Amino acid sequence: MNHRSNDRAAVSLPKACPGLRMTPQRQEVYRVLMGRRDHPTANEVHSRVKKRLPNISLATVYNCLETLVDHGLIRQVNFERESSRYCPNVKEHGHFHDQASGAIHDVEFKPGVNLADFLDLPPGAMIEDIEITLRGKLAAS
Amino acid sequence: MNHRSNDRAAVSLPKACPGLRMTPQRQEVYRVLMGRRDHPTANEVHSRVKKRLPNISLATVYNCLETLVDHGLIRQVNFERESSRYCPNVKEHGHFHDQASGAIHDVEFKPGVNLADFLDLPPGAMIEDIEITLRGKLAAS
DNA sequence: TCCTAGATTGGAATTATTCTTGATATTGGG
DNA sequence: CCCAATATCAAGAATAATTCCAATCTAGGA
Repeated sequence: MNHRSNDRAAVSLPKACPGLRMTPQRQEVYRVLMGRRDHPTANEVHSRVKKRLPNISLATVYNCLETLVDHGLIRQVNFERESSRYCPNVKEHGHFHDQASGAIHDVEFKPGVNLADFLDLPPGAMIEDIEITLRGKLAAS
Repeated sequence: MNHRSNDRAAVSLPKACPGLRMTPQRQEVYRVLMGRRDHPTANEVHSRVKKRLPNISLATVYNCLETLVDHGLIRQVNFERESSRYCPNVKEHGHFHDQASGAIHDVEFKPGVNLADFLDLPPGAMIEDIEITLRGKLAAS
């Protein structure tokens, strides 16, 4: 029942990730994330994926998301203690939460910036991962 | 390890916060946080507070923490989707997670830094809250 | 003192996520 | 091509953090 047929292979599929078997479920989860980059939750991903794979379970969506995260194809993003959200932008970046609309915008670092330039890091700290979240409003335009 | 010794009352009680009734429970929760600034979870706070208030419930600890947060006396800090942690440092600051020891260090901004200096903010963004979390290791010394 | 608003409590309820288990599917070797 | 080994999927149970709720309690003001 897995409709293979005309899924015009790999619209936006990552070029084979070593050690990752690209199953229809993972493909669709990935496709859905790439198709609308609005940082959906697992539940939202599940709803969207069901359009094409009506029998996929939420557990499988969680599995797929975890696998894709582990392989570096997508990122898991957490705001406060809300449900995790997922984001196909794997470049290092932060997020801006528009409190008015609820929208989430990716925020990139300006080129050539060094963390230590603006933060008082503990001596000897070697940073492996950064997470920046901003909350605020967009000036009415 | 519990340096109790001279707990001279209200060591570090906030000078009465408008609209906040300082109950024994809230006082003790606050005291415990000030006494050991290691970013404990609600559960850990509960254990510590029980030393003095053996009958306090976890629900009350959650209530107290929420109230203190609402009044700006402490901050709630979330890492990934782990349990919330609480921190009496109300200055704007970030956190560094030492992956080796699990310790959490406060990280302050260098003076005079401006977010917009290193981040590509959406046009018109007015930032109300910043959250920075770093993960990494401390160079062996 | 009495009343009332706000606090506290313990337990039930909620919610996101993970775990478990058995069924299915896929791959590589023969 | 067939089979065993391995990986994936699905469904529901289980877990863990947190919140909610209803029933007391308490402090401070009239």
